[in-house]
Amino acid sequence: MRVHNTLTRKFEEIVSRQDNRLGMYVCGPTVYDYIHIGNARCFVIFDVVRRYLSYRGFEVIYVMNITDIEDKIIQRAAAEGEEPLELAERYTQAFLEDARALGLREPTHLPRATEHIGEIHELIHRLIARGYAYVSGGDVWFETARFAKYGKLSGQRLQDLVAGARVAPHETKRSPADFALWKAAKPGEPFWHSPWGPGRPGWHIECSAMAMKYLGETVDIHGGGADLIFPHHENEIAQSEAATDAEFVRYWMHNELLNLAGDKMSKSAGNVHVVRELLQRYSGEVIRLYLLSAHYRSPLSFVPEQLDAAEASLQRLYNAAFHLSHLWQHAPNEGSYPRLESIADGYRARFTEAMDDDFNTAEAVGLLFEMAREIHLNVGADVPRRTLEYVLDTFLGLNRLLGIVTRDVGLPSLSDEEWEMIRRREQARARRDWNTADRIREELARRGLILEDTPLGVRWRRKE
RNA sequence: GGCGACGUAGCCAAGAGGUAAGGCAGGGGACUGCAAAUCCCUUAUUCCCCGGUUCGAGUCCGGGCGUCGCCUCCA
Repeated sequence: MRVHNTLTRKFEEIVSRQDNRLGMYVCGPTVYDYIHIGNARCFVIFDVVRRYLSYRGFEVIYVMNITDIEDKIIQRAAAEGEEPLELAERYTQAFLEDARALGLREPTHLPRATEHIGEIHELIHRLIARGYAYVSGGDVWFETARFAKYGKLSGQRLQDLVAGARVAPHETKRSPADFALWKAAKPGEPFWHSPWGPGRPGWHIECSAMAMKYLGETVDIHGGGADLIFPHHENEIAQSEAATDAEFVRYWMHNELLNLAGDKMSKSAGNVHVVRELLQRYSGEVIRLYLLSAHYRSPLSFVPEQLDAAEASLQRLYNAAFHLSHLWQHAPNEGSYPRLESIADGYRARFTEAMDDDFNTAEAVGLLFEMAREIHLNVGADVPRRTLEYVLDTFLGLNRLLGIVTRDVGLPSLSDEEWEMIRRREQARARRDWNTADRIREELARRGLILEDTPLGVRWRRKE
């Protein structure tokens, strides 16, 4: 398996350091608002990375942090007249709900910044002791000039940064490029006691502290949105490596951003594409399929109508699974069709090849559609059960690596009334009373039950 | 000014030296009592433009044009 490493800007083979284990850390949400579709892109992508690595035999320890103390939270809380930590808790819960609806598998650890103040203090201590950080007023700053490799991830040079003068100067900083490890609390702000006075952690330090707590000094894979490369990830490297001398991250993965086409995203205008709202209209699987139909390192322009396209195409995948599942009920018990099984094997091999190549979900998705076509084309009523199961298991297995087609694909159960209506329609059809038959079909359709007449008899599915 | 990404059919999007995947939408047909589902055909002589390298270039190189991200705690 090869992956594009932002650090080296090259493709590299993923190898575990020991026992097939991989430690993976992804920057989670800052919980000051509901997550939007762009956030979801990152989370869905790394959820798939994690699933796929497991499928390929790695034992993945997956850590995602929740930033529950941060300037934006404080600002937002002030604006809403709410306690910052309460607001953070509220949006943390909302995030967890959205995550479930999106089918994100739970991380191995989901640490919150506010629960790791002790680890953060310890890390800051070490940085001060080693001469990489200085106390100034109630603030503690990381001295970027002391870390020779500063800029290795983003390609930014310290001189350019300072010369560019877009970094905020601060009265207690030695250099504008220095960044906060610990920020003194202003009146009314939430704070924790510390040796340097009451305050709160800087934004970057929590990730270093928590990543190292759960994954050790070296993290195998660290992911996040491309917008975090600088300064966030650059600073994580500086803090962590200055503290330990060990390589902090072996493979850096960054997803390109999702751009909102047309109107600019503006929270005050209320036209942000919040996942929570999209979920009212589309299932989590639809959103996943949409997000995964582009490669993670390509920018993606969000066109809301594309979710309709994704919904229609997801239905195609389900229909292929329904087809197999329906045939199974009428299929011969004996025998097997090796040729069909090897077609399924072929798709698994090609799917794996695509995913092995830097997680090319776009190509993988394309293969699922091709496989669906072949299923309809080649799998008929004569195919024995064993083969049907093999093909269905393969097809569903691949889909589920992407977290789609996870719902039951058997015939949905029916109410007594629905049974009765279908029975009456069959009788009507038997006597060629098409008017009655069509009327019943339309009535059931209105209730969301779609009838389909096949050579093997009627089958039904529920419309979403 | 510095770092970086992208520009492929009406829309979305793979492909990265060997002759344009896939999905949606549109058109035509097959199957069906009619549908639905499904299948087949059809929609890019061509991949933003101009040069160059090559037997051969969306694919490599150079130069434009355009869009976007980061460089002020946004995934």
